[in-house]
Amino acid sequence: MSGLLERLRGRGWRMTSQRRVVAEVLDGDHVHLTADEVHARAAERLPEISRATVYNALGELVALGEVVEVATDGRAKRYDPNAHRPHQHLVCSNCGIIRDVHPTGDPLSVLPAEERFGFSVSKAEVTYRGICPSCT
Amino acid sequence: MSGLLERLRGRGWRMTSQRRVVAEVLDGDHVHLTADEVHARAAERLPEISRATVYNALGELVALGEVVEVATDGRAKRYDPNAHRPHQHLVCSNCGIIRDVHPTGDPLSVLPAEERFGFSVSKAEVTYRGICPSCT
DNA sequence: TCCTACGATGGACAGAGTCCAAGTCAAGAA
DNA sequence: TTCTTGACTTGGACTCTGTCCATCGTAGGA
Repeated sequence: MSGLLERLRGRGWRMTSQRRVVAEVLDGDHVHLTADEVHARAAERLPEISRATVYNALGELVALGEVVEVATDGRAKRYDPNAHRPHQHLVCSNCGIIRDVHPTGDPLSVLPAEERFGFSVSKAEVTYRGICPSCT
Repeated sequence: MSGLLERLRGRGWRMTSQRRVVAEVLDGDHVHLTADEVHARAAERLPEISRATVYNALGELVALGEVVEVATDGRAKRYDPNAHRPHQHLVCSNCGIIRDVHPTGDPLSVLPAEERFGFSVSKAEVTYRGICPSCT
């Protein structure tokens, strides 16, 4: 339980029943749901909730920095509520399961200045790929 | 000029006018086109070429390992013909331009065994994000 | 030159996400 | 507590990206 609801309320996020349900679905670590999965889970508690509302709420949570968008394949984006602790993702090439992982060191530090081409580089997203134990 | 056409012919890839044009569009480094952009450029030389044919050809080039799929945003995949030399990507968060970059060291080596959760990890894809000189 | 299996075509379809006009409601004001 | 209003929600249409399939065409070997 990470107190997402409390944080959002504290930041003045207007609370509606729809937004509350979306935030509750996402609350907790190690969750990587697609927008449609969030919508399905939200609809279990609030059957009339619309897809557009879920997309709106997710977009705002991302803008607030409370949730991170993860695009590990060319398909649907996934939403990761573990935004407070920096981490990367390990994805099974077979079944698609995602684990949060913590590499040592800062991935930004291995990109030399002459390889930055004048960009002001602010972050590095790493996706590790392999086969998970269940798929071996 | 990277000799993509010759390599493909040498590997027994059945050559048609459509496939030739797709390969020619992709030939050369530092190109990161979407399927639609490939289709548009191919259509300049071969107006009747269909989208399905472009998708088929791109899919086969990826399967042959001659082209790499790059998904830097949630939008269209991009196709990178620079598949021979390992590299990562630096993306402008504003305009979306992509540069190939070469970090030092192997990104796989910074993922400790206890962070692999029993996966057999085979590769790491790194996307650096920042603002390019033109957008500063 | 002829055959034929492989490739191309284009239109229908599907999945993910966005947009918009109209209706609803959270939360501050009185 | 009730009122007010701007922010939020709805659902359906729409866009974009990509896939599928039946039919037609052709590269390249015999």
